[in-house]
Amino acid sequence: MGFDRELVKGTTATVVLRLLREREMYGYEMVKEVNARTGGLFKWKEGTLYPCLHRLEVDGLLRSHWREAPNGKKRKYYRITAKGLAELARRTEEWKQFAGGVNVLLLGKTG
Amino acid sequence: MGFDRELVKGTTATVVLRLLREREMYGYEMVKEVNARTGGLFKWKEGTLYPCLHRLEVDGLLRSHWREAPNGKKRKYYRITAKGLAELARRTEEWKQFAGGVNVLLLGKTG
DNA sequence: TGACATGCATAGAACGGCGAGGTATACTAT
DNA sequence: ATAGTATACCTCGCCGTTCTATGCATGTCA
Repeated sequence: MGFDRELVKGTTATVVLRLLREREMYGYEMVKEVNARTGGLFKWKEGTLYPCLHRLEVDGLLRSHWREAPNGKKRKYYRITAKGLAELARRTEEWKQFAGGVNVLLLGKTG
Repeated sequence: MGFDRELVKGTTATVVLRLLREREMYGYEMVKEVNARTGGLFKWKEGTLYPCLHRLEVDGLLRSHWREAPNGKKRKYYRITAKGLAELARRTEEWKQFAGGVNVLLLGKTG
């Protein structure tokens, strides 16, 4: 990740949910997408993402289906569920509060 | 912690260093201080803090000394070292970048 | 006397990221 | 032909961190 591993924990699943709110995507695509959107700041690994996707699907926050790509590759597309959307909202709010708290403590920012 | 356990990881040590940049403190005091500064948002536990303090001391980022309090209790005060200050700067910068990245991904904020 | 706050500490469980490894296909350059 | 790179999926086991639970000792207050 480039960042301290521990810093990353807890945000990965939330980011996945957020990506899938925009459109359905497949795993490999998400890795590239996140790395691109952050200008290489985030460097997601497949060893992190795939288990994460499986957990989210087991929990009913995502649903997946296979589709063949023009290049002949099989892709597993993920779509967010209603439950996933609710969870995303909850986690996003939690992140805001948490980041706000850390900013107060580290940077002295009020709010 | 109140928050998702995983979200907290990686920030505890940094916050400790930041607190000790202001003045020397003892463990129990830090717990109360953090909980107070965040208005109860953060709920540090002793089982989290003490091992953290020990690690930081082993790593040479903190130094400790015992002192007796007016109430008769023995307190272990911690002071940040020069190495600790450097590490604090590094970690603070890392937090800013990381939080910025997450904000871009989750909230679409540019920067 | 019993509860609660102060103040230190540790052991074990739980959990997520990641390095390393594996499978398979397709395209490109030598 | 063949080696390399990109695409695309996956799993295993290590590691570090937090939390729960527990323990000790003291002082205060109802």
